[in-house]
Amino acid sequence: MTEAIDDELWSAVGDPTRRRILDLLLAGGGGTATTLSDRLPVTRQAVAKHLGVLDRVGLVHGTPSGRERRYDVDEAQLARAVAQLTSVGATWDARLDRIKRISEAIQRRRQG
Amino acid sequence: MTEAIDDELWSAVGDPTRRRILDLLLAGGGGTATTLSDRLPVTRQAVAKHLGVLDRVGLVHGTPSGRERRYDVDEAQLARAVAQLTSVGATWDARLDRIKRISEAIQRRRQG
DNA sequence: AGAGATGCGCAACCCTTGGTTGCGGTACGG
DNA sequence: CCGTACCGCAACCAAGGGTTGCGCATCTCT
Repeated sequence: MTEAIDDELWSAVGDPTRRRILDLLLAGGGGTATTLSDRLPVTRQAVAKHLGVLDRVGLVHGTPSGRERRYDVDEAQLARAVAQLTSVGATWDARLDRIKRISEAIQRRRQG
Repeated sequence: MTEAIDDELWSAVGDPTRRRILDLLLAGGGGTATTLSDRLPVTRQAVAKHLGVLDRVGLVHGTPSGRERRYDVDEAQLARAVAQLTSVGATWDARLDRIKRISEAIQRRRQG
């Protein structure tokens, strides 16, 4: 029960800029490095690099079209990443809950 | 609705090693840099640095005791971080769901 | 009490990675 | 056909995770 996470996926989604890129792609139904960089505080090249790593882990898919290169989100893969995210959260939730119960029990034993 | 995350908290739990450290602290009811590094594939100094940033964002609390420095998890703060984590997951879940529904609608319209 | 062991903090140093600028190449549009 | 727009590549910088090497303080054992 040691997390068992696809570390590449997590670290891909771990970067704030990449999260915003995914967000923009979802909201806009795809985009190019240039159009995305218009709406982000970083340069086109930075966005291009991010799109590269997102493509490599399969979260987006880029298709050349003329002089452009359009990127779209792979919803299934993103769904997997989100699932891992929430699963990690749930794991910690459970553990926190157990710890809380234990410490409460100790308190009670101490006081009475 | 632009995430509205405490970025320090997120990036603190974003690191895999720090997640493992928090995990170990929770499981063992606290620990020192040395005891933690025994159970991790990194050096004591690396662990010490991580404990430093975790302390800075309030996820753990270190108290000197003799020549040791014992660290314990701040459960409330960790709970907040976990909540943000799951909230981000939920946000994306919802968005993915909306996208999915929309694309299905388009499919249906296209086919008949 | 003194000597060795143990735990810590600080500093210097790699290497990876997010970010930038600066090109040159290629497709589009008048 | 020439300018414009989009892209990819390369060099470079800064931050951060990781390491080694120290020196200092505290504990422990005789």
